[in-house]
Amino acid sequence: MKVFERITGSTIKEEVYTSIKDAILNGKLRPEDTLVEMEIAREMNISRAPIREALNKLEQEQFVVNVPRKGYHVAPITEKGIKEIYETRLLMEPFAIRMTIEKIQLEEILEVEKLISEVTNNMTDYEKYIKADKSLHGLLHKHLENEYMKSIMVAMEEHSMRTRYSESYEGLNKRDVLMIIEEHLEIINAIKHRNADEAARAVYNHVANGEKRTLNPIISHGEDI
Amino acid sequence: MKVFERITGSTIKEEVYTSIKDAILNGKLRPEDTLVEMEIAREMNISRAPIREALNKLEQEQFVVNVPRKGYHVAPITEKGIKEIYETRLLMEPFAIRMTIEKIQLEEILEVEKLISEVTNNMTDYEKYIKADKSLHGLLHKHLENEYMKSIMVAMEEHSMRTRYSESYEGLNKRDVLMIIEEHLEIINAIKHRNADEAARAVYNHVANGEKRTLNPIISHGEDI
DNA sequence: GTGCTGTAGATTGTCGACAATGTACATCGT
DNA sequence: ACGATGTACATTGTCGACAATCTACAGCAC
Repeated sequence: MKVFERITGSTIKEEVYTSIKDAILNGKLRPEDTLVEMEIAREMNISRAPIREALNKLEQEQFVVNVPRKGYHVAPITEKGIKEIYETRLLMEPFAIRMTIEKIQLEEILEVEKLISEVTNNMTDYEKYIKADKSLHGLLHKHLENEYMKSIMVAMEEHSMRTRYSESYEGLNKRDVLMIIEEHLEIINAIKHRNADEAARAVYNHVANGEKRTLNPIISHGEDI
Repeated sequence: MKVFERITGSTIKEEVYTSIKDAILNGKLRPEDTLVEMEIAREMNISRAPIREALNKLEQEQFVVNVPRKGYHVAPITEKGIKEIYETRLLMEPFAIRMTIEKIQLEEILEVEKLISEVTNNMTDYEKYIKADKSLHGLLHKHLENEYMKSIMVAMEEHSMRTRYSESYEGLNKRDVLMIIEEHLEIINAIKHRNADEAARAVYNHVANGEKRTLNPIISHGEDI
């Protein structure tokens, strides 16, 4: 029997990739922040090679922008970009829930309901809200057998999350939270009753409202953030 | 025979990227072929660095597969992979034509019609067929303002094209070509009449039949190619 | 003051070399 | 014959250094 197993797959480039991506997603790195290879290299005590590979991957995923021979910077958040992601989500997510509604297990539904009720009890706990939100949206694609579509959906979730985080609290008031909880419950109920039409409608409605909630605080100011 | 040719780009890594991708798309590189960094480096007279970056990008786009510390190989073509792409296309392409049908210019339509008629006149010219096919499918998304969705659609086209090329002629007989031309004309006519419902239906039908045409010669053999 | 030019500094692009790791096969013991 | 073990060899992963390029700004002409 094997006793010593390598902690495998863990190349430095993956560490760097995850590290930078997390920083971008949770807002430690703001849009338009510049990323200098040597600075990151010094900070992590490694050479530039794995950093370049990580940045390349992040560029592909559109989390950073690279101007050849000039440098990398965190991708800006624009109204156009947000609208494009949401339009695509509006197309895919209702489709995804239709495809998988019969596969969702009752215990998964109950778990999400529990998380949502925790948010209801304490609406100022942003972390709990994020957790419930992630849990619900995970449900929408976790049973999707189409890996290609799933990876697109996950990427879009991440982009939407970044946008949400980047305005953070201010953009999300108590009325919004109440509204979101209501929308989540609509989706959950439709799933529970295995009503595909209603679930698709509720998901569409939730994503559409999410777009409004995201755009409102932005377009009141102006273009980029 | 030389496989990789240098194609001018602003950076070497882009040349390499385009070069390898072309080789994969047009079938010079077959599924499961292994890609050794040094071999490519020698053939192109450059170092491994830009090659690694190009391979990274191709990995992200799922044209090559990387097993850490083992190596790169051209992504296999599987029935599952084909079905995933086509399912996603079935969702997106009808949507895309609905969004853009009013923006397509008459001269663009006529250009495509001309290319199609050339295929009708000489159905053994595979290059002409590819040209007409690309031209028509380009029409389906070229006016899409949603760049995010467009890039997904282009990527899917490329994957479908690779599949088509990889079986090449054999899979495509005269009856198929006649059928494809018929489907193309249905789409073109619907666009000409600015009939969105009919265009969406015709596009859906064409993609669905494309999937069948692609899968038939494959599943008759077995799994991978 | 304004605009051009050139030079220094900073940053990415590319390179060759070494380290870490995986593979294939010969060798050995049974 | 068969499996375990060791040992070259091939290939990727990482590194530090140099080249190419861009930016900012000082110096100059007008």
